[in-house]
Amino acid sequence: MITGELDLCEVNLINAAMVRQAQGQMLDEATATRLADLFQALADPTRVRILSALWVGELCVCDLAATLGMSQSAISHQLRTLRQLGLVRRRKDGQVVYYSLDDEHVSGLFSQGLEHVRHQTDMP
Amino acid sequence: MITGELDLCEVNLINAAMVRQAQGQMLDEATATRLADLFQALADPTRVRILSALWVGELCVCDLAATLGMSQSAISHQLRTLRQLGLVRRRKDGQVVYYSLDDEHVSGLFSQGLEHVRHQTDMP
DNA sequence: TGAATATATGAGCATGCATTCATATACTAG
DNA sequence: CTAGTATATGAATGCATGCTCATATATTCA
Repeated sequence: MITGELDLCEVNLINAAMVRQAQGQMLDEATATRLADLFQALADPTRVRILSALWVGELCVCDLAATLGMSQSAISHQLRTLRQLGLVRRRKDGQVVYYSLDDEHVSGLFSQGLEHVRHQTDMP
Repeated sequence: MITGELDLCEVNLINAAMVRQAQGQMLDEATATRLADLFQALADPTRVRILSALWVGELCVCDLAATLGMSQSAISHQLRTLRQLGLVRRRKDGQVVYYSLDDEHVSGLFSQGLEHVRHQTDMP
């Protein structure tokens, strides 16, 4: 058992070689944060429902609000989040703003996540 | 322009047919919540780093703590979250508990998310 | 048995976030 | 220009969550 060489914590090491290997493999802080931010965008039921509603095609804000049964303001705030992460696209037509799915990766993430969720039989 | 038929909000509809279609396509509340919970598990830099560290193979709690440079308590709390969502597996050997990746969907989600993040050139 | 070590966990705290409310902006119609 | 409508957004609020600290549990070793 080897004493930790990190000054950040006083934890002991079980397998120093594995730790070094893991440190090399592990995502750096910045990349981990950006990846976490992406998943964070999908980590809310309202945003998930918005994205699944946009599957049928572009929808304007008020139709999205009606579809979800939520206020225009709440939907608009969430669309801002989705837009900032590049998951939805805007198209303005007069005073109506249409939103649609922007990223092809989203569909992959979405279906893969759904597959995971639907294969879970023991979830509460 | 048709007045909304939902009593939940007083929003007007632009395209009632699209709204009905979107309502049929949209994930139901329960499924959306479970999907959001899954993504929530990946929506934290610490958990992302833990999962990417476990890519090299199973690691015990204190080696994970050393790898991330964080306290044993913080890591243990996060591992609990990951375990409850079925993303990591436990193996106890004496007083040491080894964790490893549990779900094959995780790797898919992970790499797809990474691909998204790495193709973004305009992110801050 | 008793000391040491690895892990788990409850409480407390600080921060983040989803919604509401009020209001601002932008466009259209008259 | 004025009224009306669609959307955006800042402030406030209630709730969730990540970390620390202290401590409990479990296992090993002497």
